[in-house]
Amino acid sequence: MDKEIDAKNISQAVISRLPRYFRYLGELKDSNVERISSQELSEMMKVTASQIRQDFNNFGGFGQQGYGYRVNYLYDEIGKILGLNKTHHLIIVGAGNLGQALANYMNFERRGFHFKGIFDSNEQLHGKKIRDMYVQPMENLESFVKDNDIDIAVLTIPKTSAVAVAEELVGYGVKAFWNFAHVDLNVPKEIVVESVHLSDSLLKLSYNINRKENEDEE
Amino acid sequence: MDKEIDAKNISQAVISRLPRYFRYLGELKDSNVERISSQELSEMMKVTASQIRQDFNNFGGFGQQGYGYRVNYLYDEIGKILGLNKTHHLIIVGAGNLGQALANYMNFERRGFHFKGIFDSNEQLHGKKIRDMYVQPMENLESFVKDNDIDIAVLTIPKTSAVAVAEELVGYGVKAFWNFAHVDLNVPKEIVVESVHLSDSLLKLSYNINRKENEDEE
DNA sequence: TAGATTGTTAATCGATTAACAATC
DNA sequence: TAGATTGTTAATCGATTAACAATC
Repeated sequence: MDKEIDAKNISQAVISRLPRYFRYLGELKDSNVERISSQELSEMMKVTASQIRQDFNNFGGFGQQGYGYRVNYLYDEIGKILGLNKTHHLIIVGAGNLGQALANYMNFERRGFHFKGIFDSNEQLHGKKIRDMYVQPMENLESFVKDNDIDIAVLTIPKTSAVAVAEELVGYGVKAFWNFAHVDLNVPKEIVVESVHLSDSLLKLSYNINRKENEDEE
Repeated sequence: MDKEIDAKNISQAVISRLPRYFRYLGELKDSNVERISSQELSEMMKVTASQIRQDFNNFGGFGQQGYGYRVNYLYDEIGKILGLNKTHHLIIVGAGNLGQALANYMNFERRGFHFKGIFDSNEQLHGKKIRDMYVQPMENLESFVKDNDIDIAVLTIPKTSAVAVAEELVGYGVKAFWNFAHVDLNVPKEIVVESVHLSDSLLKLSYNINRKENEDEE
């Protein structure tokens, strides 16, 4: 029985830490480290060993008393928990600066996401070659999403159109959004939304710089 | 006495919510809404009114009993808390897809960040015009950072070089990083780091899609 | 077997929500 | 003054850390 199927009610705090564990384990794996204890990992990652053990044990016992964790095994298991063994079909909606950058830069395939198409409302971009595909007009969305079983849309469109486009895409069968538009989407709760609000991140940076400067003055 | 100077030991959970408050208040302001109660705002933002009042009161009393909050005033105050009234000098290090996209797409100036230069180690990019500036070689970094009082560096370089480049930049006087490299920087604790790990965000999306699919099966 | 380290329970800490007195 | 809504204290909830028995 797959362990991740049992996994429910895991807090988003835990989920947010999984990619970082996965990254460190990947590096250890690449360095041919065979085993690691929660203590060693805690020193590398600057978190408590207790938290590491609690986090892993949300999904089952991956370690062995007196020995620690097998790096390869743990890496694979966390990969499965993160769903990297499943494949999904993805499109990018919005072929502006950010949309093009993500198309070129993100290694979607490596994470099981098949990048199938890119769309924009701007006629000037239609037919432009990005990576190995051509920017399509928004009018193609409905048939394309339905014909290609698209389940994920990356939204790199302005906030003025994002809410409406998201609703439209849900109508065509899209199940999840990676949202870069600076707005909160209004979609049914069974739709998964992961937002990257770059402006919010920049404001956080601004706050923390200021706080540091003020502290220094005292 | 400025309120934000008193503000200390505010949890990052609160800070993370400030940009969203700021966004909603900006929209209310643009719609010429004059006053709002924590109750009304809580319905708009889908958070508790209690949390809103607690969050604001970390920084001082911005409201008025029996009346609510003046939208314009509150917007300005949160702007000040976020440090938008201060100016900073910023460079982008890494002129690949993402660096170029951020240069073109982020409205740095609107948030008090003056975008002063962009750098890359790739000779082919040197001299390329991006927005209104030319990509410079990494060799220029030291003199440029020192001569232009650069305090913030946006890192859009591969993880293999990010740690070393960050350390180098700290040596030249950079005080803060907006880090897009998929690695944890190793800088002194007085240096502010705000990381945007796009891959981690994508993995979180992957996890949540999977979880939903598994739930549906049951 | 002895030593090491997990898995898990219990204790602590911090963040969120509820309640209500203060006051505009 | 009466009604509304904040500011703030108290109660609850959840997440993190500590401790240790289980066990490899």
